[in-house]
Amino acid sequence: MASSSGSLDTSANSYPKPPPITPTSNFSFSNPFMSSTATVNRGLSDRIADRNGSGVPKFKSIPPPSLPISPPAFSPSSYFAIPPGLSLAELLDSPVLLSTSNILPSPTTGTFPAQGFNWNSNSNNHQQSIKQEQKNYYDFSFQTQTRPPTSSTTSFQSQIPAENQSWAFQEPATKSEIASMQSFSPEISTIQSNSQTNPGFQSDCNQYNQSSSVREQRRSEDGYNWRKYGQKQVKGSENPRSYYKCTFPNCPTKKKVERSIEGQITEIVYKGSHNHPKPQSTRRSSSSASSQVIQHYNPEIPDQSYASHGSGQLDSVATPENSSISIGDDEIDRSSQRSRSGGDEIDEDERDPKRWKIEAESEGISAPGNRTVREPRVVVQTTSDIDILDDGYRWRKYGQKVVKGNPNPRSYYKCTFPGCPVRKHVERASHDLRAVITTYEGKHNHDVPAARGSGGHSVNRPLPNTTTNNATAAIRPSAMSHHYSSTNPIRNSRLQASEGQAPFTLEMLQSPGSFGFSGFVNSLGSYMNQPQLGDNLFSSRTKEEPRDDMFFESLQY
DNA sequence: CCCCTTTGACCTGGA
DNA sequence: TTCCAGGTCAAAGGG
Repeated sequence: MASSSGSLDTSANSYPKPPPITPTSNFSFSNPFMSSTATVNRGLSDRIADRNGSGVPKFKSIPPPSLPISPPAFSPSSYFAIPPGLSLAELLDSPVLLSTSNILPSPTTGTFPAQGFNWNSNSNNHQQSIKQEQKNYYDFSFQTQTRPPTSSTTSFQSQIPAENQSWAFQEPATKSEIASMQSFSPEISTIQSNSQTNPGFQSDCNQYNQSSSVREQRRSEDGYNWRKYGQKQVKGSENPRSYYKCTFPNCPTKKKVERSIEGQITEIVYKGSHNHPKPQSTRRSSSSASSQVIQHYNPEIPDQSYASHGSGQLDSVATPENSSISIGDDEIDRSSQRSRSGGDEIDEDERDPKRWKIEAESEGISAPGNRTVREPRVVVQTTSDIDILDDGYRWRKYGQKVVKGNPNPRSYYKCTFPGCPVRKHVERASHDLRAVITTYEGKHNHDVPAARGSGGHSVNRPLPNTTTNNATAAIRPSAMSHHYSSTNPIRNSRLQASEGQAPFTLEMLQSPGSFGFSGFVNSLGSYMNQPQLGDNLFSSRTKEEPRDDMFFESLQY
């Protein structure tokens, strides 16, 4: 840890290991992101508030690429809140992440659906891939719902992070299914790592069995094995950033994970693509760090940057094809960070990790989509405005806009719960469509709504809390950082609690700059690129806690 | 004994 | 050219 930031005194100890899931925390589990845990320390929230300066939530505060997970890229709250029924898949599907129309590769894995996805493929292909992926997601999601969480932690199961669920989903009999699921994963994977707590999920999936339990443990939610090679306090962020390398021989993939003091993953950024299939252990290990549910999305990087979001739970299989490519985790991180830092557009810029982005580009990592597919696609939104997004909360879309620096539209959502001030916006990274940046603002002042139809899977959802960390969310791959901005300090505490659960933020997208944010956003449906409205418009409002409706109107939505 | 995490120092690159 | 921040290395320690 660089002493530099010394701010986190405790950081090292605390965050590295996700807090064990405690029964009490179930809730929290469910909402990895923020919610639950009461135990959470308020400190974060306060800190966050401090950062933000006054605690004013800023959507962008966390640059997506933020993934911002930092506080979570996804709003912790939302993710945590994920209703039991929601699966990661759903999350992914969530308007934010996936619009029905658009399927993006999972941010984390960057992989597309089962069929090998050729990142390089042209846009058309890309779209197809996306579609497939979407299917996968759907399937995935469905499964999740139907299947009971297998996680070892029975008590938690319901709450089990999406990842777990995801995994559970993966149980699908056919490999193809699995693959598809995995493909998702990058993001998910990241997420999973967080949620990893459940060992059991992957068991079926292993292509490569790593016999040693040890290794399994190493496995992160994304299903890959990672070795931590560094940790550092990043300027402007309270959250320490951990650096991981894929342990597979010669695999260049790296990821950066930011965790809140509490241990929640706020942002995950992937860099590079795996040049090997995802090892599948019999069980998913909870990896060391992540055991919790967090799910941020991180998009990783350039390539992939995805930010995982909350529950993601899908792992991706990382086949090379799918493999996650990594995505620009950095972005995610950055995004998150950025988001934290600040705000608005800046976040985006900030997030991008300089290097990662650069590297990614230079490396030519094929980000799924990212570079190749840059043009924002118009997506016909099929989903209803009010829908349960990944996080399990219900959201009403109240606006959409194209923000500076990213051709992809950013959808704006507001929690439909009466009196709940939480808002979030989702967008795909410009560079990497796979990466989605989700920024949460405010904490949920209510529990996660019962899942629709689902039986109860609880996906890991970020806690609904309000905390918003703008930053994090990123999981931006570039993650995606989520940006959470929370307005309520008090609630923030929850976020913290769910360390394990990192919020997934869709933010995956991380660096705004580098990756585009937009990604999943498209899915939402918005989908039409609207002419950019003044950026200012948005930002200013966010800072002020804009009135959604008004904002929305202004957007011409 | 092995593996992983921690952590301070060093390196790299952008401003 | 210098400063600063991020990223990486690698020794030390723990499980």
